[in-house]
Amino acid sequence: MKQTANQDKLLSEVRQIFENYLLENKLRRTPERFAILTEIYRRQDHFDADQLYDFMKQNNYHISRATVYNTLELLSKCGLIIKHQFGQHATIFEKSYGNAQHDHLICLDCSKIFEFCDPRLHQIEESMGRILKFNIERHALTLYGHCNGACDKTSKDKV
Amino acid sequence: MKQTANQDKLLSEVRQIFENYLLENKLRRTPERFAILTEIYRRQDHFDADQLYDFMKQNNYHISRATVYNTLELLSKCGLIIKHQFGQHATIFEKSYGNAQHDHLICLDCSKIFEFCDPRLHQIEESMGRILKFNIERHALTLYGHCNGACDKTSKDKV
DNA sequence: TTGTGTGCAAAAGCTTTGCATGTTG
DNA sequence: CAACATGCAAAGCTTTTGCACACAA
Repeated sequence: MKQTANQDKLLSEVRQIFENYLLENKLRRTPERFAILTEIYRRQDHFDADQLYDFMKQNNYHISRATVYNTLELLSKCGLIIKHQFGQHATIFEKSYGNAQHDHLICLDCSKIFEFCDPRLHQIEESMGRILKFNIERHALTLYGHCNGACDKTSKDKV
Repeated sequence: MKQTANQDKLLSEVRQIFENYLLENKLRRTPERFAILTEIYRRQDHFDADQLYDFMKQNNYHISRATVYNTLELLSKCGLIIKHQFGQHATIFEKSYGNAQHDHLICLDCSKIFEFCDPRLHQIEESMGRILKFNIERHALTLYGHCNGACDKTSKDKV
């Protein structure tokens, strides 16, 4: 099946990236770290640390919360996942390799998360960097709004 | 002194707005609520709940954490302060009456907060609302970057 | 007088840390 | 075999909650 072949290719690519990162930083390549990476890229879209911990447990891995948090930090540092702080709740993560950079729209009625991309953001970054004399490294834009009942048809995930 | 006169005018305006809000919602006009509003508008720029709690205590008010959180929630609902979630730390607030709407730039070196405004954001909100069929209510944009040592000269506040 | 708001302290929720054990390099 | 990662549980921090008392309406 074509889908599965793409999936396998993606998995081997991200594992390779993580392995290189660990080697370059003289960190250990433990089975726990690769298991977490693999499951994130196999399944989840937006998720928090606790959802991931539960998920690993349900799938018969024996991995502690400390390791989950530690590994999420490493994956974030090497760019394979992105951290988000939506609202006041737990930190939300999403896999980033193979995804176009995008921002988020959150429904105030049902908390579902949508993604969008707008090139004007790069222009804003550039202008503000120039004016305020900053090297802008990244941005976080979240729009909040009401879906008028349309969420159920198109949502990808929940916060 | 001109500055003081403006300050007094601002204070009486925001107290009036809060009072109207409380009356309209059949909430009580307690001394604690007005004390918190007054001190926020008299002093703080960006602050978190705990900083405000400490500040009130130092100034010989006897106000509990529960009341601080409760009042911040009310002030946020009636638009006199704005809540922010920068990074993974505590919720940050700022007074909003009399301030133009703006977004934030945070220095990754020294955590200082700068403000800016760009009209292209309204355009983005409008486009995305139309495309995704949402009524966009608000946005949160934060830029992260490096100041190249310029922060000390111009910063307003720290996270 | 009635019921909401307050203070206090305890609890809850997310994340980090300390320590003993296990495993990678 | 030495250093680092893990698991577990406890601690930390921010925020919320429960309860008795105070006070605004």
